[in-house]
Amino acid sequence: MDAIWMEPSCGRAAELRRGPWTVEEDALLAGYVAAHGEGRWNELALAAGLRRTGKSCRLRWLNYLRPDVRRGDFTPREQLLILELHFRWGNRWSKIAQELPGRTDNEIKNYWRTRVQKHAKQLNCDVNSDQFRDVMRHVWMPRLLERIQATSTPSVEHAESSPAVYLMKKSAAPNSPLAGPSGGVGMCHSSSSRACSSVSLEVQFPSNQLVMNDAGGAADWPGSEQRGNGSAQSDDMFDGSWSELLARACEDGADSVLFPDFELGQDTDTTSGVWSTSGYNSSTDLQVLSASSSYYY
DNA sequence: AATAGTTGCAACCGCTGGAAA
DNA sequence: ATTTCCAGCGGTTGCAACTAT
Repeated sequence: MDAIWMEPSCGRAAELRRGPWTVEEDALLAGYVAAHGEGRWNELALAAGLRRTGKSCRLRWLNYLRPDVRRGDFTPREQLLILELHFRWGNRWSKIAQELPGRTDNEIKNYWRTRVQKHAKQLNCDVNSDQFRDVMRHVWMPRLLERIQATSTPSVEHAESSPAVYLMKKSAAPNSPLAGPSGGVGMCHSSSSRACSSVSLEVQFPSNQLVMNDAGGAADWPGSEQRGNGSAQSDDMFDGSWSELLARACEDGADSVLFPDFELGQDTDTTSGVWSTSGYNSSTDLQVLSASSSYYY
């Protein structure tokens, strides 16, 4: 049942509008916010003559009309950042969105549900399961790093401003999947003081070794024949070929060829995530690192 | 060409916490 | 101290667009 909206000028009761916003409504809202600013959404809705709840106006402004809202596909950097931050913070969408300028919590939430959860389902995994986290850590995230590397200019300025590097610098958290064995930004292997100016990315697996060079080329990767050139690829990491690859791997058993069986911590707390150091000691760290991925920038 | 099924996204809903009355 | 209001958050739903049959 629709709520009742009182016409401010004459007190006449009118029905509140719901559903998709019209161009006229958008213009009204955008114009009013431009003139008077955000906030006091209920009052704003009335004053602007919008037959919408303040809540609806706020949502429309924040998720769609705000000038700095970025639209379009998530870049590999953004995808990597989402994965990493979700490991750390769980479904704290607004908190995650704060780290992706121009992206809204709604958009990130939708991305997670429509892409990430979908593929967890294809693998018959719970999205928060250790198994699925392994898939992300050992397959998707290295792949994203490869894509980022393949498309980035190896300049200090660029590297410094990339979400992945930003993330590493900001967090340097010991529970970060991007953190090195020392717990800090330990992936920078450079002989010069200009760390990260020359970038190479190495991802190792117990039974498969993949070395990605500066050009982002993969020497050995299951299913690598499916990949075309970078420019022809979708920015979506979870494209069909990956779905197929992962589905096959799942059919074979996630601990068979592609996904090693790790002695990961049993901590299922999404805030600490699979990379929580709470259950690790230094020797375990070494075990995990030797058995899994290592990232070198 | 028509229909059914699927997907992705925009919008809504209910809840919570903080501020104001 | 209590109540009310509101902003913000995460979960869920509705529907248009797309795809498969």
